Amino acid sequence: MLSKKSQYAFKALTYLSEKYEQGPVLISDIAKKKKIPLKFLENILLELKKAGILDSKKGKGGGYFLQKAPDQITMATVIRLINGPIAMLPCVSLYFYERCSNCNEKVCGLHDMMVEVRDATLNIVDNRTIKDLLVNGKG
Amino acid sequence: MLSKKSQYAFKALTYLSEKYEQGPVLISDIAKKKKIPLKFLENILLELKKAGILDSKKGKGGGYFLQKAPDQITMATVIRLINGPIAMLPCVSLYFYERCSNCNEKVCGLHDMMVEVRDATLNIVDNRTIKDLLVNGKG
DNA sequence: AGCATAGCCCACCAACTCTATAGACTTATA
DNA sequence: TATAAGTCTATAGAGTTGGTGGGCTATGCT
Repeated sequence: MLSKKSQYAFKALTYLSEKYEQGPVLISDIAKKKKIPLKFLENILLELKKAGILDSKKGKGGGYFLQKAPDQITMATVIRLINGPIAMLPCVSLYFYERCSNCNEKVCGLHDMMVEVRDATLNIVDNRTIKDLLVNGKG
Repeated sequence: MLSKKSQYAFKALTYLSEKYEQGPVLISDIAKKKKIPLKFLENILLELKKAGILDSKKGKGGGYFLQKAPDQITMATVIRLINGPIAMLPCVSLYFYERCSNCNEKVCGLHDMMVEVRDATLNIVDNRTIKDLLVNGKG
């Protein structure tokens, strides 16, 4: 399941997409409009910034804004950053790989099945961007 | 991610599949062979029993055994039971549905995308059984 | 320079989940 | 009736999640 943090991240990104190239947006504005706890949102936005998805400006007239176009930010990137692995097992993860204890990947039926699930999921989230979250202007 | 509990469950079910229709298997036997903490395994097997997947016999000569054939137990069933929802959002779950707070499912891009992911995943785990975990006799 | 603005950073907390264990209880078989 | 083996309840430590508080730092305006 996606954490609440992830859902907040997507809401914020949706909002920022609507304001893309319209100047910085205040954290407090996002928090209010999307009903996200302000301080929690702060952490999320900062994380997105450090990952190069958002950028910010301090001081008066400052705020957060997208660093790339909405259709250049994949769902997979955001999920991995905020939520963690997409795969259902560490031994099957591309970005968070860890080998199995007590089990040989070469002859593990579960491993093979989870590779299938991973690929089916990636086929979607790698090919969708936060632009796709904008369904007739609402998020 | 699948919890450790889920992985243990699949290991145990794999082992019991290999012994299908060969009489009850001791918890301690499963625990030893599959390197699962015994008391933890106890809870897991009991849960599987209550869900109608396993059955057991007490007393001498007792143990656990599959209640249905390995190819009649879907992966989806076990995952839902031990791990929880398969969907990435409650508002998209078939068996653990909860409506979104602060968001209208009818016009939510994230919702629609997560439906896609859910269906892609279900397409696999609904059509695979624990029999498919038996790759040349190993689990 | 000085002040207000607004993001940055650090530390902390309560609640919950996950993993695991302990011990007493019940039932079945020989 | 002794013993084997599953059942049940409770608990505990570690880690994660969701959230808050307070001070620091950079920016822009006057």
